[in-house]
Amino acid sequence: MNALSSVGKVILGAVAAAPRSGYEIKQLVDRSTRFFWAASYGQIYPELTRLEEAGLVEGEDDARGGRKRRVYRPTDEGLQALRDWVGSTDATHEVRDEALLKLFFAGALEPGRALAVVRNLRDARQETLDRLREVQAAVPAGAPELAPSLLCLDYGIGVHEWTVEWCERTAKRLETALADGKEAAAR
Amino acid sequence: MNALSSVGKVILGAVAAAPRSGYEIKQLVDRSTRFFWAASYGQIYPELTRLEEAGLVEGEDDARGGRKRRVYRPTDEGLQALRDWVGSTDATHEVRDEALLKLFFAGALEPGRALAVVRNLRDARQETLDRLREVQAAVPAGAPELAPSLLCLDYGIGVHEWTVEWCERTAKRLETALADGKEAAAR
DNA sequence: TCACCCATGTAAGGGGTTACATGATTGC
DNA sequence: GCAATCATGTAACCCCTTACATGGGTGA
Repeated sequence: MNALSSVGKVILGAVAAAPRSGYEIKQLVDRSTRFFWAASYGQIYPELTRLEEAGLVEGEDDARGGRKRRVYRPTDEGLQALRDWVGSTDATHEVRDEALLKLFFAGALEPGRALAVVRNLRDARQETLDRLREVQAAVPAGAPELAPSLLCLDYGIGVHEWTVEWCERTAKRLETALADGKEAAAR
Repeated sequence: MNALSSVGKVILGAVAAAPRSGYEIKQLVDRSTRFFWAASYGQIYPELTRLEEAGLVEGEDDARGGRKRRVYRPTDEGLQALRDWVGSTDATHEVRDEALLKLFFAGALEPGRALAVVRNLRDARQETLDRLREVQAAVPAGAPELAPSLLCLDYGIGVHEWTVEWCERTAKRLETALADGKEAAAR
């Protein structure tokens, strides 16, 4: 039994929630999971073929208004693989945050550099936060409050809010230190 | 002028702070930046060669107690490239968080699944938090409070604390809903 | 008619991890 | 003598993004 690939996980989860075409999986990813799990066409289409060969999903031609398309749904084996994966305790967590790396090395440069980096970070996270709030505003009123996908959104909004506030606190500390002539402290 | 590669950034930053060998750069990464910017030997050594060919760093043989090693320091051009990069406004931010992906799809499975995923997430983040606190405890007392690298540590600790608390709040909400027989709400 | 969206794919190339290979030195 | 650490590198392999290619449908 081969382990699910990175893309395989998001594909299986997506088609288990509802039968979907590759195109629709990509849309779901871009609207929802992209903030913590991205996927591109270059991964999705080949992986759908592999998953079908492995017997975890099955595709069906389902033209929509003359436009031909192929939707996939999980097999019983695929559903079991999905349950096994969700039930497993290990889960990767990788972050690549260039702004933090810049901040880390800002000490080797002039004072004041760190401040600019923190302000940039704030602006970037605020933009993402705005986009997440738009997603939240589009959630239908009747949706169950504790639906897991809404919990993910709640988490995303919360962590971005926290980050923006941290940037503002930190920027103020750096401003004060610079104004007090404690440039050395900000190196 | 070619843009710095992903590894190139952390290498230049590391050798600008102090002359270092590839081995020492890897140590720095593993102790400090790995939480937001990882790098492996398979990237570091080839990239050091490329950076030297590009004239951004220069290496010098510097055996340490009979053990031969080669330390690198930035050239003037390398320092300029580092400053340009730190001063640029764009910065990638990519996250791959498997626990969140599991949570996102937990709705398609039995109720109670989401709760287990949230508890796992809490435990994983708590472990990272513990490790970050160890790093913090090892910081010498006289270090300037606003040193940029310490700000990164402060950020890491804060964001992990926030996440652990979010998991605990969310787990409680899910527990209550399950106890009240509102299983449907937790799907 | 034209722009935009639906829909499926491939190719090239960069990014990154893991495992392997090698060998010297230090401390117990 | 042995284990751990210092030290440098390579090869295989997966992951992932970007760009390209193709073609049909829908609505203004």
